[in-house]
Parts: sequence; C-alpha cells; structure tokens
Amino acid sequence: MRSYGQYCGLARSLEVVGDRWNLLIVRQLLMAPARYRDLADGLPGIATNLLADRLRDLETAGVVERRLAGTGSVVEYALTPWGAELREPINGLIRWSTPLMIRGPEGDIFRLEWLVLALPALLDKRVTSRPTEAIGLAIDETTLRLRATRYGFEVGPRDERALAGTVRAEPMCILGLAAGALDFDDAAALGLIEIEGDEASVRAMFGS
Amino acid sequence: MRSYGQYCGLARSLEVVGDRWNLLIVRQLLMAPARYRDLADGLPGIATNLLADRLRDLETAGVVERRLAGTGSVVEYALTPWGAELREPINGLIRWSTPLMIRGPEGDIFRLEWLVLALPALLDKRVTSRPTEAIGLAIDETTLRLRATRYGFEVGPRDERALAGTVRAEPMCILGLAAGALDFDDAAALGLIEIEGDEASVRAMFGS
DNA sequence: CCGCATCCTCATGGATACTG
DNA sequence: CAGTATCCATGAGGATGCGG
Repeated sequence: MRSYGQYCGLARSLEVVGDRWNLLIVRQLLMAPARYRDLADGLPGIATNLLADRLRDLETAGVVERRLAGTGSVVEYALTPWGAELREPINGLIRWSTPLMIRGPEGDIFRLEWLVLALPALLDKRVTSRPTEAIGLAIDETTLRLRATRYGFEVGPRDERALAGTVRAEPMCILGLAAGALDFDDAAALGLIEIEGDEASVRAMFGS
Repeated sequence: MRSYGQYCGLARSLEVVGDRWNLLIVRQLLMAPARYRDLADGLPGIATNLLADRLRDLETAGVVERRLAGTGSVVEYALTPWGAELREPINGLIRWSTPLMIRGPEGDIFRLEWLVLALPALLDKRVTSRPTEAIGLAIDETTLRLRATRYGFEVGPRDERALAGTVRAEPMCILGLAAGALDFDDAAALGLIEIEGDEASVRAMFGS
C-alpha cells in the first residue's frame, strides 16, 4: 500500500492493516494460530499470491510471526502480542456492523467461528456484568456453550457439562439479540427463537 | 470494493469503510462537518475523483450525509449518527498505532487537529478518571487547552481561561505521554519536555 | 499434498487537465 | 468551487507451475 504520508495514528495503522484482506487474516489468527492452508480455507476468495504477500507484509510489520509448529517442519502463523491487540479495534468494527448484519446473510457464506468471535464483542458492551448460568446456542446442527463470568464471556463448543437452557435461532437472530438490536420478547413472539429448558437463564443473557 | 461474500461483521464493516481513504474521510468529518474543499485540503494526496467517488459510496452506505450548509446553496458533508459511531473503532486503531507513532514523524506531514483527535482516544484508556486542572500543551507556535472532566477529556484551542501549567514538547512526546509509552520523569530527564507553571497539574494528567 | 511463485487479465487508484 | 474526464500505473484475482 502506498503511504499516506501523514503523521496520524489512524493513517499509520491503516498503512499496516488497511490493505485488503489484512484485517480478515488477523481475524482468522485471533481464533487460533493457523497454517497456510487453514488461512486460505478460512478466507474464501483470496488469491494464493495475495495471501503469501500479505503474510510477508504482516510479518515484516510485526503483526504476525511465522513459526514452526509442533514437532516437525510445519510452518504456522500466529499473531504477535501487538498483533493480538487488534482485537479491540476489530471488536469495535464488529459492533459497528450490527445494522449491516441484521439484514441477514443475503447469500454470503457463514462460518460458525465468525459468530463465536463476534459474540463476546457484542455482549461485552451490554452491561450485564454479572455471571450467568451456561446456556446453549443451537444453530443448524451445532450447539455452542455460552456463559458470562465476572471477567467476560466464554463461547465455545458444547461439552458434557449441563446447560441451564438452550435457544435455537438463525445466526442473524443470535447476533441481533447479542447486540441488543432485537428484543427478546419480540423475537419470541415472532417465532424467531425457540427455547428449551430454563427460559429465565436464556433471558438473563439476552433479555433487556 | 469487491465484496468479501462473508456473513461476518468485520467483513461487512470493511466492505463499507475498508476502501482506501474511507476511514480518513471519516476521521476528518469526526472533527467537524466539512465542505469538499476542506476535505481535499485535510487529505493531502487524495485525487479529486477518488474523493468524489468515496463520498458517494459513503453517502449510499449511510455513513455520510450531504446537506446544504448555513443559509446558502453550499454543499456540506457530515457524518450520520451511525457514521459517528465509527469513533470507537477509530479510537481503537489510534491506540493500537502507539508503537508506530513513537518512532516520530519521519517526514510525514503533521496537523495539529489529528493530535487533538488522538489525545482523548489515548487518555481515555488510562484510568485517571478524576477531573484535573486545565493544562496547556505547547506545540510549535500553538498552545492547546487540555482538561479531564468526570465525563471525559476536553481538548481544544487555548482560550482566555487560566492554565494551571503548560508543557512544551514535540507531538511524538505528547503522544507518548498520553499513551503511557513514555514515562513523565524520563521525558523530563531527557529534556524532551519543558514545564511552565505548576508541574503537579501537568503530572496529574500524564504522570504514572 | 502443502506452500508458495509466476503469469496474465482486468479492475481500481493516482495524477492532471478540464468543465458547469 | 465542486466536482468530471482522461490517461497511465499499480494492484487484485484467477489459473497454473513447481520444488520439497
């Protein structure tokens, strides 16, 4: 990217991460370190030369580091500590995108991992701030486990631990509830969500 | 910009503001509504056709609105309420840029208004949280007035009101102090900053 | 296969001139 | 002043090649 030539924090940031695909690469690495192939798979549409270019740029800038994974000579990419601090501005953009997301997928492809990344960003700004029971989010074939602790939100795959209640809904409804853009009772009245188990626990997470 | 085709908040945000220059246009409008010429002046290097294109895109997306300023038929651009909410992610990127900024201007042009925009973003994350006396920031020929209130930071031009103390420094030192990346005593020992008036008031703003 | 590098085409950005 | 038109340079995207 050509330099903006401005001594301004925003301009300097954008010279590092403003190029097309760059922040999406960081998004992928925020979820977990990944191999070249994982990144190419998680970024449908990126050209292989671009991915290689961008990884080099990000490594040079100090955002990403290339390292040897596990035992063998397998290359793996991970965020540096500074790179991982991009979670804050990324969370801000995720929150800002709420009006764009509640329109629904509109043909765009959907990956559950992106929702897992978005949920804490959306929920963190709603001042529940007290621990909740673990609830389940049933989306298509999968159920996620979601829980608020005193330190933040945990989102992950369902495990053997019990869930107080479960809500089944489309991704866009989950996002709407988490962002506070969709009212819990409205969603229930419209049949957009389907509750199993203890409704109060689910409402404690999303209710207004 | 070509669509990413991903139902992900970050990707959708970037389809709106990810194009080159877009966030810098928003930065300019965060400071005040502006006319076409003001924007062209505040964005050195932008081609006029690009500025026109981007303003159209941002208007279509609902980030910017075009309106008639004052009494006459003068067109003016301003952020919509949703567009103004980009301040959060922009502040995040400004904070993230600290390691890039403390290297100094390195030939990039500097505008005082960019520093005025950055200061609250940097100071907000430092948990002083209590009101301070108003102090002066002397940078080149200009002195800014800076004060913490219970609700946030006020930065603006100096007026007739008294200043408890004044600190003179290069922009990069001001940024380093505000970001917590430069220690007050170190800066003083190195002669990077020059205090007039009440040092305690200045230290209350930047001291660790 | 995985991890890129090369090649080619076409869309986009940049600089400048020009117009209502 | 507020943009458009034009032309050229650069970068994205897609296909493919190639060594380990």
